[in-house]
Amino acid sequence: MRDPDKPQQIIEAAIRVFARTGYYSSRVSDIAREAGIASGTIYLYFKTKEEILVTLFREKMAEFVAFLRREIAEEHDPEAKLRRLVRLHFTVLEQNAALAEVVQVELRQGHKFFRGASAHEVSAYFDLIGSILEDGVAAGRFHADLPVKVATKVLFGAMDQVATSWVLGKRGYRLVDSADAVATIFLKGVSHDGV
Amino acid sequence: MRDPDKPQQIIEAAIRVFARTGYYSSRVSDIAREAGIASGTIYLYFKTKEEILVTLFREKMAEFVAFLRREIAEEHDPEAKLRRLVRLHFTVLEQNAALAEVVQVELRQGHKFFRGASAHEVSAYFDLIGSILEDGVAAGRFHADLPVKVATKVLFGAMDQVATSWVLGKRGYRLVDSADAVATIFLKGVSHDGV
DNA sequence: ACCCGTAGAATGAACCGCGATTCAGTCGAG
DNA sequence: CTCGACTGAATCGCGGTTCATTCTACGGGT
Repeated sequence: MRDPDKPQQIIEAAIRVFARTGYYSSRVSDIAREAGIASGTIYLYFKTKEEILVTLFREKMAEFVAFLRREIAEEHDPEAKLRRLVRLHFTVLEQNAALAEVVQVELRQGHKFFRGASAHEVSAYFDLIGSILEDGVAAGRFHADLPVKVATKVLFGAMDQVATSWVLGKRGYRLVDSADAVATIFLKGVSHDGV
Repeated sequence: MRDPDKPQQIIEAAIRVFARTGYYSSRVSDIAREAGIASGTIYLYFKTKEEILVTLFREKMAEFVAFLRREIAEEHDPEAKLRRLVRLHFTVLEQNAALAEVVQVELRQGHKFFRGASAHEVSAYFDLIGSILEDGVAAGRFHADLPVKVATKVLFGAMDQVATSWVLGKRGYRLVDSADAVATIFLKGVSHDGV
């Protein structure tokens, strides 16, 4: 009887191993050891090493976006939604150090990720941000000719870089402490003058 | 007599090959073929494959920052400096498609780059942005308690993400057309209210 | 001008380590 | 006993790196 949550255990092990060593320098056997199983067993659940990475990203990213979407629905005005989004983005990464390492650093090997495999999950996140911005424009809270697509990338890129710096540094400070600064700069940037 | 610009030819070839195939999927022999030399020759100039990548990044990044620094010195107020910086950042990437691909997509394998080898060159860029922001604060053009470090990352991240999206997309539009939007959002974000 | 010797640049086939993947055998539950 | 999950040693292809060999440019001797 196949253990139904073995794939999950493998993924969690892979996160820790990739975080420690990086995708290309990790052996499949390392993941196996970390998961407490034999290397061959992995191939009962995943066709290739790459599939582990793709699956892990898909899953975690989808989960992340779903979580944000749920939380954000509780806020009503667009500014509050964005502030909450930024704060949660940082909080989640901060509380999952290994995952953060993988997402921020290892997943950037473009050909496989942002392009291709996980484009769908990433764009779901972009859609989430984009729709908040559109609501804000419609509600007259943000500048009427805000280029929403560019602004979406600006916010995502800003959060992403702040997070990456935090991961690459010694993590010698609390990531979430930067949340307000990032949100404030962005909100001032997209809001009507003098608001 | 060693050809003194053979290393340069190898680097230019490597940029094209890495852009096409990605670092890990490129053979050293592919770079050799692209450069019109034998694979062994590469080892007369570079100790390992990785050294090619590190050198290429170091060199191009240093060149890039030096260029920006020079251009920006021509502007006098901080806002104009930042607008020019954003515009040039995009222009350079747009005019060097292969280089853009490598820098935006391939170089993100953190263990080797942002961390380690090229940290110095990257932080030179951060310093450039940071010092413009500080000047702006000192001159009273930007918000007095602007968290300069965070703001630096916000701007860099924003440009970076807009550029990455452009590279990953089909490049079906002009990257530089987003420059004003990015600069405007950021400047409004860091400036005094009602300016 | 021509030849030849030499240094060192270039070559590319072969080597070799690595690690993803396989699969013949073991184990344990029902 | 049977079935299928699990094991992990052996396989196998890949590609970075090496190095014995070839080529080239130059200079000095005739």
